[in-house]
Amino acid sequence: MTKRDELIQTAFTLFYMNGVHSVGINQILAEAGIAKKTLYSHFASKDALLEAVIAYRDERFQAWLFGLMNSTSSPPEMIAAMFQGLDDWFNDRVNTLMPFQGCFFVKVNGEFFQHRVNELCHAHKQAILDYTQMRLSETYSDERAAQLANQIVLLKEGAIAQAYLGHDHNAAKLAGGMALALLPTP
Amino acid sequence: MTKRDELIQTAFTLFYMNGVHSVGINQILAEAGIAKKTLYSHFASKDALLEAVIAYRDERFQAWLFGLMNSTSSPPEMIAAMFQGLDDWFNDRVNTLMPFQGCFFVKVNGEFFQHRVNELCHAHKQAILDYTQMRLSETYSDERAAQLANQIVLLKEGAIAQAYLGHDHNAAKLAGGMALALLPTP
DNA sequence: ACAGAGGTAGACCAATCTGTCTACCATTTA
DNA sequence: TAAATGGTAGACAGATTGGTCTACCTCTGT
Repeated sequence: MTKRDELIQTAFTLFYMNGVHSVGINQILAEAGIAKKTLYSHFASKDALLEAVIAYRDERFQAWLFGLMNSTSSPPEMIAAMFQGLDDWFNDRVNTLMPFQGCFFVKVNGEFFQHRVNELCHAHKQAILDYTQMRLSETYSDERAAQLANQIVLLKEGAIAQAYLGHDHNAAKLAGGMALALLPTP
Repeated sequence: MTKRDELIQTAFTLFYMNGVHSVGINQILAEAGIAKKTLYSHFASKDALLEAVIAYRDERFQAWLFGLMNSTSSPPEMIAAMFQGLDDWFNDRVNTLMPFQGCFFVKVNGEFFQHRVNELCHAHKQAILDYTQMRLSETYSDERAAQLANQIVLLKEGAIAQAYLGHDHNAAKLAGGMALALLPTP
């Protein structure tokens, strides 16, 4: 793994736990065991590092979630896979994601205002909505798929929020049950 | 309004928009037009000010939400009032709350780790869950009321998240529809 | 053999942060 | 009238921040 990747991973872990503004460059460097000059040869600024961290997490999270959803062939299966995945994530049974600390993008987004990272965080959420809707439109009309996707994504966000700040580690199961109930009875 | 309250209000507005760590004491003082010594005669530290801000927002938010829910006499009415209130909030039709910028407690909570403010933010969410469950247990069994309350609160959190980071200003209507569908058909 | 790339360690700079302090002012109360 | 209270303005201290820079080291490719 390159120094660049080590920096991104270390920065992600620290940002995810403590927030972006609470974590200094020097702390990241000390934790990663990397020199300051190396960081600034790879990234122009802390902001640039943060953008790379966001892109890294976005890629990892999408690969994980879409991987689960992709290997299903009907809406009920897909929804079950999605919320089963969330349940695994909340209860730290997913190796590729870090120990659950809520949604990274929600956290980061909350620390900035009218800033480029707000757009990046929104884009992550939009990508998940778009993928879900695309998959549902294989079965339902565009209009129906759009409504269902919005409902499912809303339940997913609610589950993450309740699992984190609500300390409810069954939130994914609860949300998954509601999501399945949205589908027409077969 | 006392200087103490002015400080709390100004600090809240800035924290809510920009995050806690991005906003300095001097910025709050300049915005409020208050001297630094006055701040430190009322609060021991920035952390103490933040705790007062959290308590202030908690009180305001509960007064608003429980006010809406309290003047209803059946679960369907109560849920309708709750999500109608959220819809008003998301679309800036509530004077007593500030212009919608997501959930203050979710934002603040994300900036700290193993800190007292995490407990305070959780307590706010717990209070809303408890009130909802208490009201539902007037109609349903304790077990049923507990499950329903968890579902409703999850929908509420999902709606807030989708309204803010998802840019979906209809999230409250969508969530409200799902919440009403949870109740047994009359 | 040697040039160049990529790394380390850390001194350093300017800015900013929280928090303390002095000096002074205005109002209220005994 | 005198004391106490609560305020303003802002200098100041000490720590910390993001970012630059020098000096040196260690590979690798030609």
